[in-house]
Amino acid sequence: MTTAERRAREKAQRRQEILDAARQEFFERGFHTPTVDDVAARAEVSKGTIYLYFESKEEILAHLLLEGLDLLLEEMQAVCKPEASQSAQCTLEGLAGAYLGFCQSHPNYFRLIMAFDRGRFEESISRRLYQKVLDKSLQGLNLVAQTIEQGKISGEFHIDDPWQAAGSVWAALNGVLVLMAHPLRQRMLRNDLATMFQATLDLVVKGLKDGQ
Amino acid sequence: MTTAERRAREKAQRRQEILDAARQEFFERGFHTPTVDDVAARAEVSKGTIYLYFESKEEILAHLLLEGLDLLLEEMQAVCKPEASQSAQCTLEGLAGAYLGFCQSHPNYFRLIMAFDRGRFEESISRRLYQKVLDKSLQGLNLVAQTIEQGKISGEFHIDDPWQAAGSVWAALNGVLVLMAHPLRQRMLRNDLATMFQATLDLVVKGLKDGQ
DNA sequence: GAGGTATAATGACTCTTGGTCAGTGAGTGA
DNA sequence: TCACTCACTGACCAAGAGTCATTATACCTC
Repeated sequence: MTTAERRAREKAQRRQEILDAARQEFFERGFHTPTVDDVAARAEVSKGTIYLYFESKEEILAHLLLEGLDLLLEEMQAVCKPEASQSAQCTLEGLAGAYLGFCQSHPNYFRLIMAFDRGRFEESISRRLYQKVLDKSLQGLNLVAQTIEQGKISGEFHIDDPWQAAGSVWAALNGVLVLMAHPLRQRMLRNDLATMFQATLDLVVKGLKDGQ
Repeated sequence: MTTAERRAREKAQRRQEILDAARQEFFERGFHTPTVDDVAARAEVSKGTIYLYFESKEEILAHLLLEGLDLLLEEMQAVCKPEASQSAQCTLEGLAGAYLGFCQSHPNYFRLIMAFDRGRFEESISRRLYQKVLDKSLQGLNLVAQTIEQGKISGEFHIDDPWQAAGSVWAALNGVLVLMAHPLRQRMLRNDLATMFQATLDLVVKGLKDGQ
């Protein structure tokens, strides 16, 4: 039994080493440039070994994406932790701030998250893994929905469906992050990301508070 | 001179034929599946000919994207045409409606537009073409900004910077289109695209109208 | 209409890269 | 010592983007 345990441990370790190597390659050189051989070389294994641990190149990226979502979720949950006291608006702004902070301090994870919606993933990773990513991304949305629901209960927000409102808010924040990802658009709009993000947040919060 | 003119005309025609064939291939079989040989076969030319008219496969997709943006812009401009009379809110809702309508009736163009912000277009097409796409997409934003500015002047909207507000509104609408592009998310949010789109539009319009 | 030239088109070829699989050898247990 | 397992290897394969020497066509001039 001891041998089997050690074997399992070593296998998990090797897998993690490959993931670490892939993260370095993809984050340093972009998601498209590195080849599987590059990742293998960095991990100091052969290409064949990579395919013992992952189904495909895209699966590796999907696992890195999961890492990123975990990080983001953690930071968002931290905002929601001090469960008592603060207003829903305050929590919501905290959640948004956590998202912005995450995107700014982990631009590579952010780009990966954004890339998920573009469809190549859907075709080339397993249903199971795809679902896992989607679930995780919905957990973030869930935090927003709960916060908005609290705001509705406390009378801060005047909305019907908290999930619908959460979708709108999250979509708006996501949208502004994507919009401002292009430096040229930033110049065109004559505002930087943080300013636009805050303006959008203010706009939707005003909308939530407005008693129609 | 006549000969040269005809040559130029024929060249433009051939180019258009290739673009037509590419549109059919990509729209029928997805953006990733068809090969350049497939496009060539459909256009009834050899692969080499394709590369006489386009720099790369990605350039072809970018030109299709431009087509889509032209279509969208046309529909948005039509909304803005009856320049007199209607309120800014009405025009804004018309613009949003045009966008939603476009995305629903031209899902392939929509996916292409979305892919632009996330894909690897930036890496693989010429600066010139990339700039052209970006310019065109900003023309749409410009219509929104003008409308919001009118609303500010008329006192309908209480905002400082019309471009900033336009960015927020457009980002929110874009965001909701992307969010709802996944059927699984639609189920999770228990709302369809049109409903979520309208809810988001209402939310941001409320935000625009809210006096501080 | 013959010869010469410019232009368009071809498709066999190269090169890159994701993915495979028969074979190797280190470690394990009897 | 021998049989067996299993992680690992890297030569190999297939697919597909992009190239280029060659060929075909149309046109112009004399």
